[in-house]
Amino acid sequence: MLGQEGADGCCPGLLTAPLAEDQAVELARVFKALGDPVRLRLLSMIASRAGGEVCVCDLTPAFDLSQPTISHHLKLLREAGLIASERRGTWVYYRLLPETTDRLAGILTRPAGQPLPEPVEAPS
Amino acid sequence: MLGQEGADGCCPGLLTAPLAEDQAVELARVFKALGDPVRLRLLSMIASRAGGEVCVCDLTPAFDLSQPTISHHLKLLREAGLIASERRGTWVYYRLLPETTDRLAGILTRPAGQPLPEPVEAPS
DNA sequence: ACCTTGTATCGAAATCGATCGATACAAGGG
DNA sequence: CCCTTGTATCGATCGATTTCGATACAAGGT
Repeated sequence: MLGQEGADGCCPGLLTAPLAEDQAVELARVFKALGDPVRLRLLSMIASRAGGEVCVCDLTPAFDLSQPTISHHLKLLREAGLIASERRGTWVYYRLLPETTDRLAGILTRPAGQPLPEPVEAPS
Repeated sequence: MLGQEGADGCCPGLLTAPLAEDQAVELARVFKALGDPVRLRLLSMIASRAGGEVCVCDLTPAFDLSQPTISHHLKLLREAGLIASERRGTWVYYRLLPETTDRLAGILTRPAGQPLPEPVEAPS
């Protein structure tokens, strides 16, 4: 799980405190999954679907890519915890895992009062 | 600029509507910049700094990487619109560009009432 | 002018990632 | 049972990314 936080409601960081290496590695995995246009489109197609689920058979023909390639991208999104899949009969359905996108949104949200920049003279 | 939106306040998408290819390419560039542990740590060190600015000379020694490598990562973050740099005398200072992280946070935030999943039988 | 220190750019080496065709696996229908 | 259709995995290829040492550029001090 993504960087777990205490009980104080919101966001351990990125914008508030230096990230520890382990947390950075973990977080980077998720962002990396979002760092590809095909996966972003897949995710948005899945997330915006009315019923909350999409059949792979509806996703594949929307791209100019081979079926194995789409399958591979879906796997990366799944491994990043962004989506989940379920097989029903012949077909496999994917759905959004909102906890993960929620968490990312929180991580990227800065706290209310950010102190204003006031230049320093000389460092170290 | 990241996917521009009308005047209705919030978030064209990712989670609400299928992303167009151009928007996806643009967005992916930013997420890709976040998809590396070193860059995430750099960004968090810059963003969480009290004065709003950090000297490169304070960032470099925090990593087990060569100075050119850190410089390269900073360049990628800058090209993604996440940070900006300014030279003052011998030193170069980096600061967060909050508009970009704000926008990402918005893009990852889903609208209040997400319709509940209701399974379908057979697709196409 | 020169030297020193901080930062960026330039190749080059090694690793990673996207993509494909071939193939395996899953499930339902004759 | 075999055949068909949907999906996943495998292995290979090729371009992108990370990293380095070497070097160039910037600015201040002597």
